[in-house]
Amino acid sequence: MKQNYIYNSVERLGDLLKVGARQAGAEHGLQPVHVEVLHYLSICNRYSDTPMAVTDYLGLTKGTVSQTLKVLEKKDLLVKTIDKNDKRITHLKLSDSGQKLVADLLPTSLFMHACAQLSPEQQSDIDSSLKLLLRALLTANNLKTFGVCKTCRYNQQTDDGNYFCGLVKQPLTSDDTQLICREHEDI
Amino acid sequence: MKQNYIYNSVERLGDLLKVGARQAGAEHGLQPVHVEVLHYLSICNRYSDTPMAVTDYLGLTKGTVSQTLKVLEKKDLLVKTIDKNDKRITHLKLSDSGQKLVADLLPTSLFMHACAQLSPEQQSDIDSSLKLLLRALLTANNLKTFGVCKTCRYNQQTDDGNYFCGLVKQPLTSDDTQLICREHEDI
DNA sequence: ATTATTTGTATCGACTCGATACCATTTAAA
DNA sequence: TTTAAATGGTATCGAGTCGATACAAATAAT
Repeated sequence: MKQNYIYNSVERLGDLLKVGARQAGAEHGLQPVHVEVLHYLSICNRYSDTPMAVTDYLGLTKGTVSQTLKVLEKKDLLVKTIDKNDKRITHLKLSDSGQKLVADLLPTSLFMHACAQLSPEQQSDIDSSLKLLLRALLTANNLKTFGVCKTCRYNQQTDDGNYFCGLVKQPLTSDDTQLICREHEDI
Repeated sequence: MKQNYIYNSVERLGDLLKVGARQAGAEHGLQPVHVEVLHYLSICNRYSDTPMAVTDYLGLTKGTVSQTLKVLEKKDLLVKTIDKNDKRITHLKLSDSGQKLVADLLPTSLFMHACAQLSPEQQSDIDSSLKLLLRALLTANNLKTFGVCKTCRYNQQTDDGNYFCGLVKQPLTSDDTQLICREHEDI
């Protein structure tokens, strides 16, 4: 019956994080989901900054996400540009104010207060436990993993130490490989 | 910078749990928050089954919660009764169909699939990590803990092995002490 | 007795969200 | 090469969340 305890804890943690996101976004007229979209765009790579990727990440419908993005665009927090090769695709880049806002708001102070109470060892344990659960949840339900290149089966390292993605057939910088990707697949 | 990783994981876990709750509730016309309210009412004690307690638990406003409860009442999933001693207070009891629904829906299948992949030891580790983080989040921000009697400073055990709450001055059964309470305070 | 606090509801406007329909572009098939 | 299917995205509608404000009723404090 450990499942029930785990479920309860995750549910409650999610609520509390949402409370923090609500507080953080409130003074800028942002809903929790707005904060989360901005957050996602700040940690995803250039192949994953599209409305469909956001849709997959949040587990909502594309229509819903489209509306949310319209709000963020109107607030000048992100800029839309059309892909050069595929004109159906829109890229979403955080504007300067959008980037500043994310850096300002996240992680929320409510959450940082909590971490301040935890030792580095405790944080490490929590981190790995969360990742373990998350991975189980994703693989068991065939959901996209949204991991970083380092843990992706498409990631290759060239002779001179640079990175290369075998899926999009493009070289990647070290910074690139720290970002999450919608095409990510576990090794 | 472990905080960022932890934040990301919790955020994502929260999203996925919500996806599960959305799927589970959809066929009954329920929003994720509906599912969560029903869940709460299925695990709280008789001093904590009020709109204000739900409000504190979810971190929303009482007006919002009032509307949500109205929907659940209209669907005959819960029954409202007025407290005998304090006529301002409403008690929310799950109806038979409400109880059956919670038992049916939770934990969501999306979540159960994940747990099926984890060993008992892994589940134990995850459980304690989650509780550790949750406790830090609650105490660091002076939020209500909503724990069970066993971990409450008001809980007393009488000579004959029965339980007694020092706050409400009432005897409790063993079953009672397994439920969460809005007046709970860590020892 | 009077005031303040607590519990809950009602109403408003902004927004989320899913469902459906629709358009433009790209890709696959014939 | 023409046609059909799939993909990415937007527009619109209705139900519902959500916070803010205002309000009523019961209780507690003074």
